[in-house]
Amino acid sequence: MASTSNTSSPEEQTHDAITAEEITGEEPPNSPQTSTDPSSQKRPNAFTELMSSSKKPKPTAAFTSQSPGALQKAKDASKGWDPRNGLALYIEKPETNPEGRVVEYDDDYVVINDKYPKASVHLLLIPRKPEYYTQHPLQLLSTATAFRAEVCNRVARLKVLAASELRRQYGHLSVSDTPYQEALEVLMSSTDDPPPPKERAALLPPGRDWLSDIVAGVHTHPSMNHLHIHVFSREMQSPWMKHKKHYLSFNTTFLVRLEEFPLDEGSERFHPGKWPNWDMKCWRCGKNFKNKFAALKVHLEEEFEQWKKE
Amino acid sequence: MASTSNTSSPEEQTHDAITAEEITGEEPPNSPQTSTDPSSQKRPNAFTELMSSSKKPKPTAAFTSQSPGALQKAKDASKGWDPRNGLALYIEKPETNPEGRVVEYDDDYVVINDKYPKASVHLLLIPRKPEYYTQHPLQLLSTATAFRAEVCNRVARLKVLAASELRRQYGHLSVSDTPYQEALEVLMSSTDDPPPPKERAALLPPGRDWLSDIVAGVHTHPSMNHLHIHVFSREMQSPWMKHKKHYLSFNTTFLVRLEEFPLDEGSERFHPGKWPNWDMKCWRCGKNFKNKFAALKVHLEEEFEQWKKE
DNA sequence: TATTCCGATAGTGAC
DNA sequence: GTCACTATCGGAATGAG
Repeated sequence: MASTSNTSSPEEQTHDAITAEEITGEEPPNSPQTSTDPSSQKRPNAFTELMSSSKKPKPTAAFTSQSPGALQKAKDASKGWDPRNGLALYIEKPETNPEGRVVEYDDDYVVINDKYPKASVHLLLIPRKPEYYTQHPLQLLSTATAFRAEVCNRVARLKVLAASELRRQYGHLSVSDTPYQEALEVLMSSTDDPPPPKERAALLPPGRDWLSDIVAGVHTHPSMNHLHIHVFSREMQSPWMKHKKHYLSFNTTFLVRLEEFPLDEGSERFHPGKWPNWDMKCWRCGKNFKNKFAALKVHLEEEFEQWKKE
Repeated sequence: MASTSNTSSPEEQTHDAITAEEITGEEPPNSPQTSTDPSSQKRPNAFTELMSSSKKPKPTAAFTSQSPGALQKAKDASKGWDPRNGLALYIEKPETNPEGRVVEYDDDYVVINDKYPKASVHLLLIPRKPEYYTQHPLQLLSTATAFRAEVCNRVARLKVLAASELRRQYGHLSVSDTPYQEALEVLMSSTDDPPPPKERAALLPPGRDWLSDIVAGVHTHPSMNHLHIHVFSREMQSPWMKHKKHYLSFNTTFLVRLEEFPLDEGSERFHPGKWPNWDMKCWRCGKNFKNKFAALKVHLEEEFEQWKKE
């Protein structure tokens, strides 16, 4: 079955949203015992199921660039390797599914799982055309109407995908999702040929609104050179959520949400000033942790335990 | 022989200047392989030899204070234990030779090896009378003429003692000390009854001027509550020399040398301002290390190697 | 400016 | 605002019975 295979042939434009360590052996910096249910790791995830449906973007002919090795050598020779260009790999050769992180791609966009996710779900939508990915995200999203519309369309679908992944990870612990979970159990076990994921929604009660905890937006001053849109869950539970700036960059106005565009031409949002010095406040209860990141981390785990059970 | 014994009976007012770990098992925070010659650890040191001579201060009758336990409990009850009062122990019961650190004492003063020495030799001269030890060192040394004179007399002798200890530790590596070292070798091996330390100086060539690298002074804002005068060697080689403020406090005008007293009444020396932000400069070559303590430490070891060979 | 522990802050280098 | 490493800087508690 396609949903459990892990092919990376050029003919396939979608990939299982597998974790990095399954391919590369890379591991999170800290043991993530408290962040995820180990039993959920073995099930097919939401990316797998939704992306194998019929609504996915269509692939094109094989991408005809130089070999990655040649490109890499050229960059190294000219100015040395620059970690801020790390996203180029996915733009140039998505069909090779680098590091097993590609969720889907077509001629114009690639979607990946963030290499250092700051939440349980953390996707990046990356335009593949230089006319887009070389631009500053606030500028481009405020002025290029067609680009913005296309991004909004794709993000709308990715948010549903991300919400579905949240349900896969935590649905069994959620009180408000119980109607959905129980109906799903019945639906999947009542026949030898259960309906595909896309047809299930119409057959099931709504359950919890996971979509309300998915956010999409861009950083005012991205560190990575290629324009990218973050789609992530709000709970901020990840072993890669390690620094104050990590938290602030996703939980302050330093993040411009997609629905805030277009910005006014002279908007102050373009110049957040000393944002790394801003206080850290809990995304859920609003408690101010000032600059105490370690205390915030402890608190976020407590909020996470409550949030899952909602 | 007294010079190699380690008695702490009330009748004795001097003690071998043994290292702390010989008594308490305490060890330096980092392995001190590079700071001292292991072979020198087994020989009697300069404190032992000089303090067993006839010029030492005379002891008095047993010190009649409350028991240390009673004093300790009183402090604990009133305001809790305070590490800034750590020197009280030596003032109150020097005859018990606490932690093996007492070099000498009498009714009025006690001399100890600093518990956390910042150099190869680091003594503290501590007055035992509350009328002195409760005062601010800059104020008292600038105004109490008799006290200052007494301190200067004692420090003059302690500097000779410290210089002798430097010679014991590093003399065998010193080019300019060769005449002394060779003559000493001859003197000590030519007879079965070598002269006592105090008589040797007249029989030997001067050799290296170790005294020129011994400094005495007080901190402008001491952390320890009981007034104390530092007598130390300049090379700053010690596993307890670990922080910028350690270095600055012994190598800037934050240290007021004994010969600088009395200070003028309105002297700026009383208010060094933001001294912990001052640059660190090598005591020997003057090189400015700004705030790079780790780099300074490496450099100090290099200077140390050269300095020993002078 | 006592130490020690922990953590926040800052600079660098990286393919 | 990429990470990872080192080191600097900053506050709080501190022993012993």
